[in-house]
Amino acid sequence: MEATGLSRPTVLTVCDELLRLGWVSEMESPSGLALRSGRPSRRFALNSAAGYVLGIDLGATKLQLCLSDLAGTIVAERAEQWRDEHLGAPERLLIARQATLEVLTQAGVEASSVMAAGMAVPAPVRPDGHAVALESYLPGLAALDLRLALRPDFDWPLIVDNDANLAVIAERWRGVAQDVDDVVVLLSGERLGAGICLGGQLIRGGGSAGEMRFLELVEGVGNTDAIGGMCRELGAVAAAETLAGERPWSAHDSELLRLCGGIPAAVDAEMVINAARKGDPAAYEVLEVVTERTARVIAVVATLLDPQMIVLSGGPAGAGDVLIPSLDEELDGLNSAHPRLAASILVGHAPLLGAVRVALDQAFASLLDLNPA
Amino acid sequence: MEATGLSRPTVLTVCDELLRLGWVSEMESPSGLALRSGRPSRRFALNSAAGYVLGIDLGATKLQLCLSDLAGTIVAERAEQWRDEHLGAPERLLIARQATLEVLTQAGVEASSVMAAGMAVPAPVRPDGHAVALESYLPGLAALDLRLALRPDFDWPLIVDNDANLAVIAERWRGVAQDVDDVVVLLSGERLGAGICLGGQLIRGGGSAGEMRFLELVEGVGNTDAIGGMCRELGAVAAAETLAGERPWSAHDSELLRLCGGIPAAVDAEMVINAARKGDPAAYEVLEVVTERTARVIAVVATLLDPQMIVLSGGPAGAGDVLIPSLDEELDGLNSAHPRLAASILVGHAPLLGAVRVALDQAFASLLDLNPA
DNA sequence: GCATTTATTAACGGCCTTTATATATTTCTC
DNA sequence: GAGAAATATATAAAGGCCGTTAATAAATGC
Repeated sequence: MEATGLSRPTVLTVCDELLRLGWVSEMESPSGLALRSGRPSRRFALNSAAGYVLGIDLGATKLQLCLSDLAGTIVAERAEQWRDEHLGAPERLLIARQATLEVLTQAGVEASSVMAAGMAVPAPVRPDGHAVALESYLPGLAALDLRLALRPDFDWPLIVDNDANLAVIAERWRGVAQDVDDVVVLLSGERLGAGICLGGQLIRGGGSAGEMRFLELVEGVGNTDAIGGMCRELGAVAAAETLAGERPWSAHDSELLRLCGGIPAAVDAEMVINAARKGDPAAYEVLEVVTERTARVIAVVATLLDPQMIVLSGGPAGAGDVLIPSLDEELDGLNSAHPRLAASILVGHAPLLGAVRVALDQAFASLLDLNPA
Repeated sequence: MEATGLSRPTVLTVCDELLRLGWVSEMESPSGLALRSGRPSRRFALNSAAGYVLGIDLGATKLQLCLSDLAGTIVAERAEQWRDEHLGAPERLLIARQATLEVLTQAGVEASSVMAAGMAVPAPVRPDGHAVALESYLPGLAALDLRLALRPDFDWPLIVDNDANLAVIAERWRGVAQDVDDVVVLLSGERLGAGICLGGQLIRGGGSAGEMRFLELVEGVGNTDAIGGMCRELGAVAAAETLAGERPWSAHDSELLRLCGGIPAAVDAEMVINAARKGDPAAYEVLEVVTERTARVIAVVATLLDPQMIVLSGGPAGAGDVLIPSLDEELDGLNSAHPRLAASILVGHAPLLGAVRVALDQAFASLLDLNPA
């Protein structure tokens, strides 16, 4: 009644109709929590088994799929590394279709029960379903109309979007940005991409909003793909500087030195993060090299768009406890005020969950088309 | 009928009601263009005299006001330089109220006929009506709730916004960005501000979206206020480089040299533009110094937001015929693809017209509240 | 006068509201 | 602890608003 502004009899009529059609089910025993006197109210819930949606994350390094019911509960999930990193897009889509079939059987769900699918790809997607050419990541992707990627095996409506765009949708749905209308997600993977949500709406521009190539123009940033692979970079920076003998920690006793077994060239990102967690000043010195560059990127985005929150997603999210204080400090130096930084809690599932969310939106939209109630 | 999806009898009923209430008037003689046979249709038009709105541009250097009828036709206008550039905000608002009274008498419109007012200020405005502190431009502005700026003289609803935000609204209403949903206006005045419209909606963020301070981080840009005063800068750059003897045109025969009467230090922006219009290569060399920096700013904005169009507004708009080809060339060097550049045709009235537009929106919105037809 | 187009009136119907009544449950009371 | 009162909801009925379609009237060109 509150949501629709309709009166109780009308709402009940609609609920009965939905019940008859099978879209909702009536809860049997509201007794447990019937604290008030009076005739108990009937309780309805979305009949989650009435339909399903599929989410796909066609990543650069791996494939993720999941099946969700209409309530958004994941009923089956599957992830696999690509056998060959240089696989072409058509081959990857073929593998995705095979994996889809397996997820369906695993969950015991008929293909006809799936109402829609969503797919994340690591490239900007134009409204016509074609990706903006980015051959380096997924060869042949731009040549396909991705909306047809599951045909002819499955004829569900398929919503395809940029992984960063779907990540921001996921963060607003089930992540750290719930109830935040102005938020930017920085998705770091093989590359760096931004998902921009302003005023509660996803910003797509001509399709490639949120691309980060431009940031090479920002002083002290350099190649943005290196920021994308922030974690990889942490190790590389540490190793390089160690070899050059520039940092004191290689010469002195430090947690970082202990973690790498005394072999500075073997330092990787995890070691840097772990050492920083123990408060090792040497690790923080390494961290600063990478966070300073990231902070400059954030400063540009934050000043231009003035969002309430910026979310770190992808690889670096797990190290948020270390990275965010460091980034905060760098940003304070660049900018008097900056938005709240947060680390994603969706552990690599953000684009996948975003794909589920847009598929659910599509499913509900098509229901409303049929049922103008 | 087309706009509302209602049937003819219903539309007629509503029109008659609006006629009775005085909001629309019936056209007397549609005879001139009654080319078809059959009973002639009745024609209605918004009764523009039914109400008025006021637009105010509280600029850094001057005050502009105009009175518009409900059709958006300007019925009276007024502009004046501030007597004292360092005048405080309360004093400026007092002057604005006096000028408002004069515009009303000039047009012969009662204060009670004004339904709403809009005001542009050269600073970000938060939703609570307070400007973000920017003392350097308008001392004391941030301390006031600007929504009350016309009280107690006039008790109209007053919509206050950033000049760049209102400029983008104006460009979409009556400027070069009509029917463009994704557009960024770069408003150059004393400072540089961006008005960002994406998906047909103005992007405000926490209030200060579109600020340009961050651009000092972009390589080769330097202080962004210098880009804001692009025209002033053109003269300064030319003069400085001339004095340093760095440019060939000071030593050789050129149109630019002729225009300044042989005194290079006297070169100003207008001379550079005029010489460039005649194809003077020396003038283009000076231009490039300024356009290269602006191009970098545009590249950052364009890549991050991917708009369909970027509009140059404010001072440089008049020199668009020279600046845009030059900027296009610089951008081609930075970026493979970039959005269409256009120069504003609103000759310094963009924020003012935007203020009128938001006031009209407010007026119509309040009408719909009263008249749920 | 006829065709054409629109205005105007009237009848009808859907959707939702309000009102009234019935029902299921808790709580009070003896 | 049984029955009455209180409470909250379900259900049915009546009514009204808003818009539709259909039918009729009116104004114009040919």
